[in-house]
Amino acid sequence: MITNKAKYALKALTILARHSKQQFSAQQIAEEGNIPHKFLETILSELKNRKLVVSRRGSSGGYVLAKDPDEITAGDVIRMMDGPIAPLLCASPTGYRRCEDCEDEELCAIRKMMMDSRKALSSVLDKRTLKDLAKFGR
Amino acid sequence: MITNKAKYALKALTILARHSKQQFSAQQIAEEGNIPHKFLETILSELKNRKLVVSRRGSSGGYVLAKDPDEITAGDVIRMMDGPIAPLLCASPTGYRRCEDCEDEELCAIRKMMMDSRKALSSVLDKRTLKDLAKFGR
DNA sequence: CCTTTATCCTATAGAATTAATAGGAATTTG
DNA sequence: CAAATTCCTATTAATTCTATAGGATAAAGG
Repeated sequence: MITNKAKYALKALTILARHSKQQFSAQQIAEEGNIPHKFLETILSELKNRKLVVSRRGSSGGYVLAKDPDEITAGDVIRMMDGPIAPLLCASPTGYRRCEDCEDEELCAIRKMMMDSRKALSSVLDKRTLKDLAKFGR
Repeated sequence: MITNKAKYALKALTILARHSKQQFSAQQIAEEGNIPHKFLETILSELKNRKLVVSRRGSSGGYVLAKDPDEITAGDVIRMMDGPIAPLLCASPTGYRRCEDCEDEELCAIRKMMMDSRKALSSVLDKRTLKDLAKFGR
């Protein structure tokens, strides 16, 4: 399960991708996505620090994608907001950490399964870009 | 990410699958799996209520799998302990719930992606049985 | 029977995470 | 200068997670 934060981030970025190049305020995004405005602000500020969006202050300010929509994947966004997508850290390439209860990782059947799970998940999330998300639906 | 509870449940059941038909106490499982004993007890009690294991009290008591190891999948166990495996409830067949912020599910690109993600995850977790887990590793 | 060894049951508690909200400072436009 | 906006720092309420505590209940073996 992903958090609301990650979901809202995906939603916000998809909205920005749909209005490519246009300056879009947090308020506008919040309305279009039914996202709590203040919560969205903190999310956008994080996306800004992570260089996914560029912001402009002042009236008629707002946010724009910092990259091409096809250069940002859903996996990138979810990892930024929620951390690794692997079901266990011992199966994560990006956030690896050994289980304390584990005696021999190489022989752990659960870990092996979770590495397969992560791979399966990645085969979707790391291939879907904002461009893909933006063009489906409305 | 799955919880420790789900991980311990998988571990415990895999241990039981390896010692098929043998009565195995919580204590023994805890030692073999490096699982906190008391925590494991509550997990086993839940697995018992859910009919995955059968218990016997008293000295020389313990737990045994209630079904054949190839009749219990990792997906079953994880869902019992942690709930749906889909990244969003709106994409879950087993725990479906609409997102409050969603205007039209059928047109939601994120939901569609999450349904693909769930499917990918399921293609691993719902195919791996305790038998598979038991025979890998030591 | 009595001791030992288990499961079983209920409650509790501390820590971490989640999902926001509050309030105002800083900046830009017109 | 006014209005609109991002930006920054805190705080909070709720929930979930990860256990632990303490004892009641039951079975087996001598």
